[in-house]
Order: sequence, then structure tokens, then C-alpha cells
Amino acid sequence: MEHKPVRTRFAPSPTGRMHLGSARSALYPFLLARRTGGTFILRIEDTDQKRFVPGAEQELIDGLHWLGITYDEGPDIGGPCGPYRQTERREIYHQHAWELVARGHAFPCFCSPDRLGKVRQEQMRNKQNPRYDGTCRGLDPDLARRRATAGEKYVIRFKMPKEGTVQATDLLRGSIQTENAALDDAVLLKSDGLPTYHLGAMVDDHLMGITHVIRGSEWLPSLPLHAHLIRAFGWEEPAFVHLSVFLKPSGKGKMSKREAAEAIQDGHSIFVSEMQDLGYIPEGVLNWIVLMGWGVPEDEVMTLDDMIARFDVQNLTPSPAAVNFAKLDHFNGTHIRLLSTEDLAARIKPYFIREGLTVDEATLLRVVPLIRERLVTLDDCLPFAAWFFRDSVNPDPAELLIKGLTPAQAADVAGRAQAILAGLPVITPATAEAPLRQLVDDLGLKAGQVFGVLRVAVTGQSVSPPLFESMEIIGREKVLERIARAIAMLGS
RNA sequence: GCCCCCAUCGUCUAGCGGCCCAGGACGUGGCCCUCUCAAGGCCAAAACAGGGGUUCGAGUCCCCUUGGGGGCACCA
Repeated sequence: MEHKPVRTRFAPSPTGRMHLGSARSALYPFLLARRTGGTFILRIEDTDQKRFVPGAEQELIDGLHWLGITYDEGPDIGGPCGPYRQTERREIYHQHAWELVARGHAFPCFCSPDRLGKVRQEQMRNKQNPRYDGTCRGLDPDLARRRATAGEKYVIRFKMPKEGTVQATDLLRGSIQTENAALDDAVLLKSDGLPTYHLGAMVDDHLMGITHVIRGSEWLPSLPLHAHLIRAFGWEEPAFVHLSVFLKPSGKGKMSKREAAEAIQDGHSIFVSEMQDLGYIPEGVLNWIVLMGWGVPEDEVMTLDDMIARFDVQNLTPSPAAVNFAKLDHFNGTHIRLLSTEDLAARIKPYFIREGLTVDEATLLRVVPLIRERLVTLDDCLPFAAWFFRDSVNPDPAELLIKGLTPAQAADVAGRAQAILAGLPVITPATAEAPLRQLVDDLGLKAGQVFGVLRVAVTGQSVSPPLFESMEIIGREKVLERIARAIAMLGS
């Protein structure tokens, strides 16, 4: 792979939530830039004022920040090629559109949207391809310019050649030939003075020195038009890479709003901010999405730095990928296990606080090693460890009756264990385990029965971190007190 | 309807003409470990969409069919 520093960009439109697809569209160009010691840019393509969503840009920035995808130039930090918000670059597009008119590659069009709509309907009725009918294509350039400057509403369209073919290249798919006759006179500058994607993106990519355009495959069909535009301006072409779309988990059809809603029911989400709320960590999310469309032969568990070291655009795959949430859970759990005790403690602490619990730092640090390998998401810390931070527990009497023990038997077991533990100066795995196992033998029971009763009595739940370690953390006093309470419950 | 793209286990993928009776990962099943739940270890089932070519030889190259996806806006 080549190591020349590249300039890449993530150019989202602030029209919705940041999801899986957006995250990957940002990740790959970021990795390529970092891999080559190049530059990664954030550009906001907000030229559609109708679909503009307030707050969307901030969500994008927050999402990138959370994931650790840093950019070197962007709307909030500036840079040498700014501004990085397209609505702040109107003049630039206006100039370029008219430059194309002057060069004979574009023309002003005064057709009303109303009339165009009718033409399109008529064409579809006749089973023809819907396309611009060419009304303004032959207008006298000087006359057209005068009408435009006089204030008449106009758009500027690309003057697509009627004959011949265009050749364009996608890095993953190779050369793509297209008949010009199949292409339309696309609108480049809208009547509100803002550019369409085609003009805006090509102009900015050129002006910002983008060397590798990595974008969604929905742009593949307009690649020939973009090639035309770039050549009409006489610019150097960047390398184009089109990423495949994400399919719904079943693999049938692309991810839609409906699937997004179903994922939520399931405790999953395709939205970055929601994944954060659900207890996923950036390391897990990143590892998950980076592999959807990138083939690595082995060692799939990677940190961002690993990804940067190994990333190669050539290994991206052009075929669509079905979203697999089970794999996200796997990577999340794996990366949680990779965190240091201090780091994991800091990350789960907010979940206890959110639950209204008071968290003692020293205790938390001792609890973390006990639950680390049990967590799939951060919020799993609650069912396993919330009880450590409560003053008392409320065991379900039915759960004290482990595997067919009668209340009397359970009370007996608890009583004997209580006596043993009461005789210990401190309760630790080293002091408590041997005598309690002796008890198991003496009573002719299974270890699970005796420890089960104690587990429910002490932790208030039938599933918990390891018993002896847990008892050590809450201390002898609370352990004895809770066992006594359980015995009382069994007696009534 | 027209144009474009894609096609290996259920899923993500390795494979870039012989190293492949196809490898890894997730998931699934079994076993081991075990105080619950996990984690971990071992094992297993599981795929080259179909048909034609090219070649001494094809998962790998070409064509067709089928299937899937995307696009055809003064949206990106």
C-alpha cells in the first residue's frame, strides 16, 4: 500500500441522526488519512434548507468525538480551506457554475418546476426515461445571462454531451463505462443560489485538495456525471471509493426506519448516541463497524490504533453487508474485558449514580474485577453489582429454596453457615471457602445448594459475582446480618 | 420501465488459476472447567447461487440466467 499522505473527508448533510452508516463513512476515510499521515476533514453539506435538522450537526460532531474519530479541519475548528459549511460558501459555487456556463459545459435554465413535473409525468406515461427535455439548452448564452442578472428565476444545468461514453473508475470495482445518452442535464445550481450535491461536492473536494473520495454507494450512479464535471473544470480526479450499503439483519433489503425501531426493542440501536446510552463503548462499536465491509485475515479484535496500522482501502469489499448485532455484543464484551480496572470503574460509575446509588470509589475498584468478564454492555453492571451499594437487600423467599430444599433445610444450612462464618475474624475466600465446603460434605449436599442459599441471602439475587469475593467486599458484619435475616424469613 | 453495482458457511469475511475435498470470526450444538451467571479451553455441524465457456487445471478469468442492492429530484 502506498504511504503518500492523503486528504480525505467526511461530508454528511445535517438532515438526520448519526447512525451506523454515517459512522463507517467517517471511519474509513479517517483511517486512510491517519494511516498515511494525511489529513482528515469534516465538511457539512447543508445545502438543502428544507430538510435541515437543527442539532444534527452537533450530534455528528458529538458522535465523532465519542468514537475517537478526530478531524484536522472542520466547521468548529476551522482550517486553511474553510469555511467548512456549504451554506457559507455560496459565492464559490455561484462563480464555478457560471464558469462552466462560460466554458460551454453548462447553461442557465428558466423552466418552471411545475412544467418540468408535467413533462416528467408525460414521459413516464410513455414509458420513456424521465429526463430534462432540453428546452433551455439552446438558449443564446448572452441573452440567458441577461435574463438571469435581470432577476429572473433560474437554475444552472450541466450540458451533457448527446453522444459518446464516459469512463470513470471506482477503486473497488474498476473501470465503469457509461453512455452519455443515458445521462441527464443535471441541475448544478438551484434557484435558491445553493448548489446541488453534484456541484457542491465536486467543487469543495477540489478546493479542499481531497485525494480520496470515500462515500456511499448511492453515489455510484452519478459517478459518470461527476467525472464529466471534474473534466469540464479541467481538474485532477481524486480516487473514488464507493462503500456498500448496510442490509437489515435478515440480509433482505436495506436498513430502514422500521428495522431501526425493531432493533431498539431488542436492546440494540443503529444510532450512535443511542448505542452510547445502551452501554456500548466506542472500542466495541468501532471494531464492529470497521469489519462490516473490510476483510482482515485474522486478529479481528482491534483498537483504533490497530485499525490505523492495518487499514488498506484495497481490502474493502464492494458487496452489501447485513447488520449483525450479536457480533456487536461480542466485540463490546471483548473490549470491556480489555479495559483496565480504573478505566472500567470510571465508565460504569455513572450507571450506578444514574440509579441513585452512592458509589464508594474504593469499593467500586474491588468490584470491577469481579464483574468485568460478565459485562456485555456497561449497564450490565447494575444487575450484577448494584446490590454492593445498597444498605440492604430483599431476597425473594422462593429463591432461597435452592434445588428442592425445604424451608427447614434451607434454614438449617443458613444457620450452620452463619455459625461457621461468625467464628471467622474476617471473611475472605481464603478463610471461608474451606470450612464451608466441609459443611457441604458434612450435610451431604451439593456445593451449589449451600452456596446458593448463601448467595441469595447475602446478595439478594440468584445470579451474582463469585460468592466469597463478594462477601469479602461487603464485610463480615453485613454478611452475618443478612444471613440472619434470611433465616428469619425461612422460619416464617 | 431504463441505467449501474454486487454474489464463498445463517451473518461478517479470507481466497487475487494449482498451496482449497475452501481458512478465520460471530452465532448455533456438544464436552471440559465451575458456588450462580459469565469468561476461558476443546470439538462439531455449516458455503464457492445455476448454466455455459477459457485453461493441462477455476471459488479464483469471460458470458448468460437467477437472486439481491442502488439510482433515475431545483435531496443529499
